[in-house]
Amino acid sequence: MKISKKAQYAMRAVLAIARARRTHPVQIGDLSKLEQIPVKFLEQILLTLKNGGLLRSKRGAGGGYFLDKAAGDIPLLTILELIDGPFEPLGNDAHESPTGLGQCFDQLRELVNDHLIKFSIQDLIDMERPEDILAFEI
Amino acid sequence: MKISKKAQYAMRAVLAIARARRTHPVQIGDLSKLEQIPVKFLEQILLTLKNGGLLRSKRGAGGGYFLDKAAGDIPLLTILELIDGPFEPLGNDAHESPTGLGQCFDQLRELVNDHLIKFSIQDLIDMERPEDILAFEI
DNA sequence: TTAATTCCCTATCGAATAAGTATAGTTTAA
DNA sequence: TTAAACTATACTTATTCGATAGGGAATTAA
Repeated sequence: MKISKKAQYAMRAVLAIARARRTHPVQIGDLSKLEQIPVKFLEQILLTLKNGGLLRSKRGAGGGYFLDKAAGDIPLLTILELIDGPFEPLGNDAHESPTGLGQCFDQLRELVNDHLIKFSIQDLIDMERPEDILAFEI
Repeated sequence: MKISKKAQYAMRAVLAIARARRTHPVQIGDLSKLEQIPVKFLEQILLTLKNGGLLRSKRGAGGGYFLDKAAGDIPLLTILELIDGPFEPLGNDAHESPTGLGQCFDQLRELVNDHLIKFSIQDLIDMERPEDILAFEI
């Protein structure tokens, strides 16, 4: 059981955009090179995040993507749910059945969601050590 | 992100075997009907659980499967790991990198494993209400 | 006003994985 | 010695994942 590559790309992309200075939008091409994500794949991802209300974009020369809200107001959970959908361990099957398994996995779902909502993009950036990060030079 | 059908079948199968009286082994055919699991698929699952040390079997007429240890000594986690492998949210990629994401998902992994190791098969059975369960009539 | 740049959107494809079937055994009890 | 039951592995099919393709629309700069 793992998180899709697409969602991992999405998290890394939002982190990179958040790290960039807010003065210039970040372009897909640059982001693709920086984070080693196939450019057309990244387009889909950013589009989804944009339509989900996390990012905004500017078209034409000098355009790009930037955050639509403060990095502190974007929990990891939001990104994951936009890309991969909600975390449903038993896949909506065992929801009406109040069996032991159902209860156990309901608790698990809460646990996981609580954890992932606690970490905002800003939190993750604050945890980074400068020497581990390849930042933009704009 | 969800648990495979195979693993869900496995958990239900072990629960059903644990519920059955210990005097008779439970046969694949009966289990298949009771839990609505394709019989040949169930065979694979039970075999894996057996080779993993959770079940034992008796061949020939009147044979079947039974637990190899007390239901209280079988955590859910063991079943899940035997069938689906370990829970690795970032899939072994981000393990050496001490980035924010890595830390966050390391914590998540611990959280999930801790939760799933707390629930034994016996615990789940104790949580069941008798009227929700289709038990064996052997 | 035209050309270049950049995002927008949907369709499609190939590979991997998941789910389920098939077939040919071996062991055991009656 | 026959039928019941598990053992083992190979195979097939369906779905999902990861990625690519290609044309369109908006914006800026020349």
